[in-house]
Amino acid sequence: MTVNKSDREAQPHRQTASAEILAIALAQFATAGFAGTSLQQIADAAGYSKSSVLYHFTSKDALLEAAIGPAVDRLEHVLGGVARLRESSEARELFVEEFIDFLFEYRLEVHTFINQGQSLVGIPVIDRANAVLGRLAATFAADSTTVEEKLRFGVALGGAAYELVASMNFGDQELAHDERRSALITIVSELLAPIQTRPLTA
Amino acid sequence: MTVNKSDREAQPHRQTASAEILAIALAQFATAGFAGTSLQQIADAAGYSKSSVLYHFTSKDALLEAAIGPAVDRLEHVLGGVARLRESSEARELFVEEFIDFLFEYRLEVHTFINQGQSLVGIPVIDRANAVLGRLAATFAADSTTVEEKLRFGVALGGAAYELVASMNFGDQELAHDERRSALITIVSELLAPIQTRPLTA
DNA sequence: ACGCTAACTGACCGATCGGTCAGAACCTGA
DNA sequence: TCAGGTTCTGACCGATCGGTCAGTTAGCGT
Repeated sequence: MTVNKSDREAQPHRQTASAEILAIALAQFATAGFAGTSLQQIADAAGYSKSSVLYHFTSKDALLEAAIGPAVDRLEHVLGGVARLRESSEARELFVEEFIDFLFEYRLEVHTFINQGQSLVGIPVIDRANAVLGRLAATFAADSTTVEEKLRFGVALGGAAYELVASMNFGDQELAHDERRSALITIVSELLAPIQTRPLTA
Repeated sequence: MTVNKSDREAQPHRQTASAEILAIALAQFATAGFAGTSLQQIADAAGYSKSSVLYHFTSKDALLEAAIGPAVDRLEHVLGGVARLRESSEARELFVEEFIDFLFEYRLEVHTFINQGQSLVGIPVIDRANAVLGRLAATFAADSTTVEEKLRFGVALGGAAYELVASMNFGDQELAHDERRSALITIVSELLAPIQTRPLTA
């Protein structure tokens, strides 16, 4: 009997090889670090040979690019809405929600380039991520006169990213998604509140 | 003429070889990651041979132990005062200050075991660090009924740690230490405020 | 049945990894 | 001056790194 193509797609956890390898690689990069993850480890975890991994992705760098590239794209898009921060408190609330949702959707990717962005400079996709983060930080720090206001953004970003990935090993367990989402929105909104309050000045 | 021992100590940036290597290794571990830093890199940066590094420190693991061990010790000590959190608001303020000062003093060490604690399990000093962080988190989450309260601690810890090390690459520059310290104290206190308010129950 | 192409693999490459070891270089007290 | 200890190093080890390549396997249109 011939096996039609839908047979592959029918199996939920047996996607295309590329997607499979990519997902595993991303998880490894986020937890063990890019430098700390070998192609052999990824291949073993995915059930393929190292050669297969390099067949689907030209190089280890290309694998990283494919893994976090979409997240950087999305972040660039989210950044477009940052101007709304100073408009109204409703618009600001909307931006924070959008940002938190972004963090949830790309938690592994964000954790990867947040915590390894400094050591991986030179890899194009990382440089792109650093540039976006820099612009984001600059927007917040733009006309913040006090140190505190500048720090608030950093704490919110680093804190949220850390909480989404690194913390869950201290008995946190996997809490309900919705509950975590709304709690994070509350916390981050509270953190950024003093920045939003002040009207836009030269 | 014979050179007495004080001659060595007299030169400020030419401390003992061990201390020199240790400082450079720590900086590399924090920024490039433990796995991403080779003994050769450390040796080159310190101006010694790889063999010399391994003469002063038995192994790469031992180098990590020596680098972040003291910080873990100090954190264990700081943890002793966590009980004061619920006593009075003055005592709580004192604890937060002590904690922030700890973060400042051991910023590189903390950043290392916060962000790489998961990937380096098995190395004794890392396991120790994870255990302490787990106890710290458990103390905060102990009788917190809401998800939000549990998240607040994680955001504060991860946020402060991130801000102290990773952020300063986006034009943050090196702001005045005192200013950063008091700003962080304000922010972290604000973050943890809702937890402290509730009296000790159960 | 055939040939084409995509998917996949083992063997192999030079470079680098962490680590060992014998010895060179150096300082110091006798 | 010389023995003894500390500090430091180059040569070397097996293992693993990222990456190349020739070749095998399998599915599909004709």
